[in-house]
Amino acid sequence: MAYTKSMESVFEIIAEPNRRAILSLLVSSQQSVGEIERQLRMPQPTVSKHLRVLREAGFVESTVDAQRRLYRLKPEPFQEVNAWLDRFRRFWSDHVDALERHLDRMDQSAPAKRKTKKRPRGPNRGRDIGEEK
Amino acid sequence: MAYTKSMESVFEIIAEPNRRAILSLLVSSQQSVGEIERQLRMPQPTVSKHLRVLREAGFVESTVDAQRRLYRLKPEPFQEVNAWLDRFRRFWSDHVDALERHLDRMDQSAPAKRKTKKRPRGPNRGRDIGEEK
DNA sequence: AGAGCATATACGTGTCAAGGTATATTAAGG
DNA sequence: CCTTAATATACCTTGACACGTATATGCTCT
Repeated sequence: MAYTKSMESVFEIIAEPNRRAILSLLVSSQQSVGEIERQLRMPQPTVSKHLRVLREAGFVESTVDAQRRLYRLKPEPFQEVNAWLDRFRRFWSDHVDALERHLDRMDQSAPAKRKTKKRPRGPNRGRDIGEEK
Repeated sequence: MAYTKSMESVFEIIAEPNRRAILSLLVSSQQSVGEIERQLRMPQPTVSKHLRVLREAGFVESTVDAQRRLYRLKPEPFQEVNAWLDRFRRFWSDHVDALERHLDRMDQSAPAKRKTKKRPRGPNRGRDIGEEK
């Protein structure tokens, strides 16, 4: 029981270069397996297997057209990636100034002469560890 | 001239749940290896090895503080992910509300007959957006 | 110099996913 | 029906990589 734990994260899905290539292809319009196969010059079983993974992860969906399957993108997983990315967004969209980052770096390389002696229980001021949501 | 190391794609880097957990930790502030180790309850060599991967991929950088290394985020790889995501953005800019349903549905979607994996268990439901481990 | 802590690395192991090849399914047409 | 086209799946092999354990390196203080 409890067989399928197999909810792979969206990140594992897009980690595969061939899958990203397929997704990029589908941006322009929906494509059949054979069209993907030809454009990416990749063996048909490979295409089918990747499409299966993408479909099960919700990245694509397919409709039947005679003997063909037409695959097209679905938006949700991309939103999920975007949601994850949002938490890091302040690192470049807020202060895009590489200058400030640079200054921050010098700030602690210069006056850092701290000993290991006494360390007030965590140098992370103002941190709250969003733990165990 | 082995200038560029085995430049793995940023996607392979963030495919690893523990690495995403580390990145999430570093959002709040820079952390030492030991602090990461304790907060994530993960063995020290594991933390160090993941940090090495993250550093070589440009996700983090470190400064020396006595015997400790303080790690902090770097923005570039996140921008790279964001740039990739941009190409798909038009697909979900419309369906902003579909994300919630998607995430809620991910619990029971049992799409594959893969073998047993030991991913997130218990209370955290399917999504790992918030935390892991 | 030595002890002790903090971090990095080396090594062996198991797991899992991706690729290749072959075959199965399904639909269309003669 | 039988054949052919289009796609899916099964089986096997291989390689990468994440983990655990053990050890090495490095820093600080006494």
